[in-house]
Amino acid sequence: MRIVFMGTPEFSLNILQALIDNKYNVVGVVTQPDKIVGRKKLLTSPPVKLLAEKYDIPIFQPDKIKENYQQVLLWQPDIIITCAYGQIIPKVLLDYPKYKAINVHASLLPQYRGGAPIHRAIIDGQKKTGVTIMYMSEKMDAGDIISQQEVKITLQDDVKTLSDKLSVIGAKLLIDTLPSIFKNTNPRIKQDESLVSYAYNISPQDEKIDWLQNALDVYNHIRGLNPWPGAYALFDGLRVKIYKSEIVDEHYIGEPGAIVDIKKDGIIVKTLDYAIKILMIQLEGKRIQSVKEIFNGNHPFQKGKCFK
RNA sequence: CGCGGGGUGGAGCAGUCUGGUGGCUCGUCGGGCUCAUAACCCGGAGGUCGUAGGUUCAAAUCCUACCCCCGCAA
Repeated sequence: MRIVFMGTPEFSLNILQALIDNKYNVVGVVTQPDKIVGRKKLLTSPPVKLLAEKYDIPIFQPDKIKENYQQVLLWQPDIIITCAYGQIIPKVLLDYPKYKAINVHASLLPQYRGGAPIHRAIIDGQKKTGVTIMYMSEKMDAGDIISQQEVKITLQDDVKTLSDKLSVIGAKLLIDTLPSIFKNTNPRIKQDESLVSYAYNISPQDEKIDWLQNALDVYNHIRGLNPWPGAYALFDGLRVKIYKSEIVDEHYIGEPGAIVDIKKDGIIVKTLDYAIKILMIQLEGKRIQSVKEIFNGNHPFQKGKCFK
């Protein structure tokens, strides 16, 4: 059985690793090109590439898979398995393999189709999400569902913890599901179009905190962007990133966004209804710090001042 | 050569402009107070001030080069 794997970020690592560990014959890996990242212009390889190199699996990194896909055909895959690859895959590739192309997606489809299902599920305050394995169609994340598993989202989960859970469960589900695919005994359930929702990629505007939301929504927003890319607010004209907070029970009076109290380990900020306590912050030019650390030195946060 | 901020005891910062015994908050260690304490009081330890050169009687501070961290942009 010749398998071609297509994936890019950390989330895909467990999936590829599981295939390798279970002795599947991964004949090639397709991943996004190395990217010039940051101020230093360092060429950075996607995590999946590094893992493939470790096992001497051939790697293919086209700029546009839509135009440049011949290599994949040369590998003569019996099945293509994708997971957060990051590009639309052309129909030729979806149709070529005997067992077609399947995808591991981090949501309970048809909900949260798209690029940021984990972030969006937390931001929206969902109590559960999951992973779905489905056949790929031309339309993004719209193919027939093969198998699915639910995962609870706790009130403490952030993108990191939920992502870790989902990738472990996703890997397991894939390994459990593959045999039925090769035997053609797997279910094939059409997605209910009336239930479709989308999880668009996070844009810079999405990262800004809206203090006119309730405390729970602000809290979800912060943890739904932690640890990456981080929620932010404006303070004294500075861009302040907020990574961790908790909801405060006490009732405070003040404008949404205003600092209504300073505690030893946190800044209490009013939202529309209740308040939140900010615990982890990053100031411009600084690293991420606990508010406790920030309070040891000079800092701009005073009661009465306002986040915008 | 994209723009900008920063590297000072274990942590967070002030001091740099206007060179002249390195300071604050926290932590840590010891002692005291207390029924008790993460609270309070007293005392101690801990720093080649990112690295390498240069200027000077004298450099954390001025000049030059390099390394590392971070925000924006991409």
